[in-house]
Amino acid sequence: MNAKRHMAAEVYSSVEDQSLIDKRRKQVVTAAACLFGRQGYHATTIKQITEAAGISTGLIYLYVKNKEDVLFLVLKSLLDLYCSEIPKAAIGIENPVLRFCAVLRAYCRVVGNNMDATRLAYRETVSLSTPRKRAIMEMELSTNKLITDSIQQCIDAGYFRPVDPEIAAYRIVLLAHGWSLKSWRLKRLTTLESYIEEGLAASLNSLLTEKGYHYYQDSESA
Amino acid sequence: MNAKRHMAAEVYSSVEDQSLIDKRRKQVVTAAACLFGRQGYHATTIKQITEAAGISTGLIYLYVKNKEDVLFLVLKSLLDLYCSEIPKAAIGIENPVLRFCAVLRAYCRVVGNNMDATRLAYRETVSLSTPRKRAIMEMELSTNKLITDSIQQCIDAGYFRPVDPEIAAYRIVLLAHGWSLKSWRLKRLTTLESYIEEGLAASLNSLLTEKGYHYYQDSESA
Amino acid sequence: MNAKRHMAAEVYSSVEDQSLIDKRRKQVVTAAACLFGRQGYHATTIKQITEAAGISTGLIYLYVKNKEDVLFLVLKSLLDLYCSEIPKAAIGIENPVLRFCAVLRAYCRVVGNNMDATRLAYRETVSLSTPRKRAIMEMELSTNKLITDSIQQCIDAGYFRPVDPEIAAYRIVLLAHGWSLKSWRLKRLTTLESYIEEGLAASLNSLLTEKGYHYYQDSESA
Amino acid sequence: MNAKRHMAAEVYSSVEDQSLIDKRRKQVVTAAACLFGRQGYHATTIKQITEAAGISTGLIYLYVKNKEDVLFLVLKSLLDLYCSEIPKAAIGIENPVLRFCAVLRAYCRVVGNNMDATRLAYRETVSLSTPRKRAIMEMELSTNKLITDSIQQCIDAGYFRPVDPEIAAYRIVLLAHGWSLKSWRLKRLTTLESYIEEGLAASLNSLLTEKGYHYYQDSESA
DNA sequence: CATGAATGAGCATTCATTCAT
DNA sequence: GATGAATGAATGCTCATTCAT
Repeated sequence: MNAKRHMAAEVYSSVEDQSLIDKRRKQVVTAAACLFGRQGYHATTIKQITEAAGISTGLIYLYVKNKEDVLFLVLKSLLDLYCSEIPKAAIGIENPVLRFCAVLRAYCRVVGNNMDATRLAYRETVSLSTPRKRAIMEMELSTNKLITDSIQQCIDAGYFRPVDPEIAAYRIVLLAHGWSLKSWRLKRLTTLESYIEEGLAASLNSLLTEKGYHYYQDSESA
Repeated sequence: MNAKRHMAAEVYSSVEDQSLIDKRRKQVVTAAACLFGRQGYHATTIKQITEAAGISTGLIYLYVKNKEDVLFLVLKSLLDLYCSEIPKAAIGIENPVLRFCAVLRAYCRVVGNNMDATRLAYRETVSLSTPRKRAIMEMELSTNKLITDSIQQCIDAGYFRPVDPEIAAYRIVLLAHGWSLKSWRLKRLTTLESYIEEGLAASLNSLLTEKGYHYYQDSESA
Repeated sequence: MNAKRHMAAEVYSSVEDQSLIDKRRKQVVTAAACLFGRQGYHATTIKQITEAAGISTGLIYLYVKNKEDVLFLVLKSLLDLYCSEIPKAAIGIENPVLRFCAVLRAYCRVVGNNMDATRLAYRETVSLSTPRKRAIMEMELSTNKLITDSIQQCIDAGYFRPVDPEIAAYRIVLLAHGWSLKSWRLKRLTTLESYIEEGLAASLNSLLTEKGYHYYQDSESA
Repeated sequence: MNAKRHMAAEVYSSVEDQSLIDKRRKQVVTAAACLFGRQGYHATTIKQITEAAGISTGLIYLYVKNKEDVLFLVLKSLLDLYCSEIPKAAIGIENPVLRFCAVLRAYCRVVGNNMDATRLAYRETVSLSTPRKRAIMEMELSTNKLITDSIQQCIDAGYFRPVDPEIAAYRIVLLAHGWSLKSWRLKRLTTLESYIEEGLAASLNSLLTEKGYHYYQDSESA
């Protein structure tokens, strides 16, 4: 990651006090995420955002350069959530297969708890400028890496077949995102938890080696 | 499907001659699909569409009520493609498991050949009015039914485990759409065809019964 | 004058019909010249201009790219006036000294009849973009050339002392513009015509050679 | 000059300490003169001024009522300069013609050393409110009076022809301002000093009487 | 049917000014 | 006296839609 790209991920504010910046941006992001989710980015006006955030029209521009900046912050906040939630879920789990299960479940639950934002990411990334789009993609890759790494460890230990770990990770990502993208229908057919478990089962089914299968059976029953 | 919903799928035109309507709308949809795909719906202006379609600004309003109608027609044209391509691919295949394979491959290939439109469907459905959104959802359901039915037949024949066929169908839909949604990364890791085959293998893996497995092995080698 | 600079003098319009462009722009320039003159460029809004021009807010943007374009057109229209009026005044006058007198008088009268626009040129050229500023300066230079050439001819004929003709021309330009720049005071002290004649006398006084002096005396009394 | 007009020249401050007022205003005027000169009055923001002056945004409003006040102070500071510089240049010169020369040169040099501010005066006086505009005009008149008086003395002594001294003074003012208004071109053709001397020669040429001419010749050679 | 000039509501953004601290 | 975050009115510009020709 070079300096230029790194800069694309920064959002400038003319205000000095960092805690104030954090507070205001949180207000703005919360309000905007809700509005963008319901109406889309373009159909949402700055005025609606500031009203919902409880600040005046002009103030938002002390904390954000653009309307686009607001979108970026909203998308970034979701990706930040993955980065904090998934490691937390994996803490203390030594068994690599069980850790994979924990990671998969954690990822799906972040999606399940932030369905609006997840859909938003699919819809509106196109509305970002190229550097910002790249920054989001890079953050997505590092989020995916949390899954990829877990898969790699299972492969290294001989529990998973030697598949391409990144493609396998994408299958899981799509499983998770699928819940939010198609929730209008899926939530009538099943629940998130059973959707996760079925997806997990299918994943393991196609990933586990003979050795891994027995190892998993044993650890499950433990 | 009640009358009201059905009407939502109609696009009014003040022009009488149906063949002229078809011709003009084709011009418009082709131009708009390309522009929407590249720039997004909101960033594309009616003027750009009419220019690209080779007609005058005002003329489009003889064939379409508003800009939203154009979006609707574009999305509809993609769904129509599934409805024509998938049955074509299944023609003459009696073996239900092989038909399932054909359907899955056909679905994925439609996506692969229309990645812009597929992404567009994810992005811009939110920009439709509620009735139009519902109409699109219903069309999506009938598209999915092509897969669901194929799965059901495999289940009925004892080749697939008795899973919920619609959820299973969604997993395939997501597999297919995943290719277009994440193509920016996936196409660097693999090709569409091997992506399909791996996905197909994983699907069969978690769907086939013992009986189905042998049946499939035999028919494959045939 | 290279191609780039020349382009800076063009104002783009999306409308094809040139006579319509001319008509609309005339409306706009007339209205804007008046408003800019009274309130200044920045204090005048596009809405005020379009209202005064009797057109709708949006229409102006079919004939002009920017608010800056409007200013440019206003300034250009004044310079065009010099280019049409001054040659007209010199037509048929063979005697170079008398032609100089005619040119000087014509220049001053254009200023006198367009005092608002003249003041505007001094005030608001700064508000133009650099290329546009350059274009205006170049047009000003070719306007000045009408005077410079006339002076040069008098010098060549031995009637004027061999001064730098461009500096001499600037003295006349400043004399003329002075009337509009300081009219708030000058018009209380004298009239335009006697201001011109006094200025002309002073100019001749410092320009004429002995030979030129007699030549002028003779031609005057003729 | 009535009381009302006189008040227009006052700038209110809520601060008591006069020396502090002077200090702060000097900071502000220096910063603003530079910014106004480069970018124009409207394109310059209060924030830029306060930043350049090294004070906080709000503080300026303790020393000035509004942005217009700042412009007024800047323009006033230039006129104050004339009032201090010109008398200084005339000190000790008894010969009225030579004093006229000194005054003219001093006036031109003030312009030459403050070209930005001079241009600013032409550009932005329109941005002042009517009473302020009047106040500036009045100050300009008293500045001009320094020249007018000098001319009058020459006339009284029989050295200058009995012209209207104010109109003659304006010709000199325009000569001087012309240098700054057209410096973009003039400085390529000549230098300030030779521009002054030529202008002075032309002025004397049209002002001196026979008697004055000899008087001037003698005093020059002295 | 077709054209494209005309309309005007709507939006992002700026910035002079205020005021709580 | 000094700070700088907060306010909100104001403005240039866009673009979906209309309608006279």
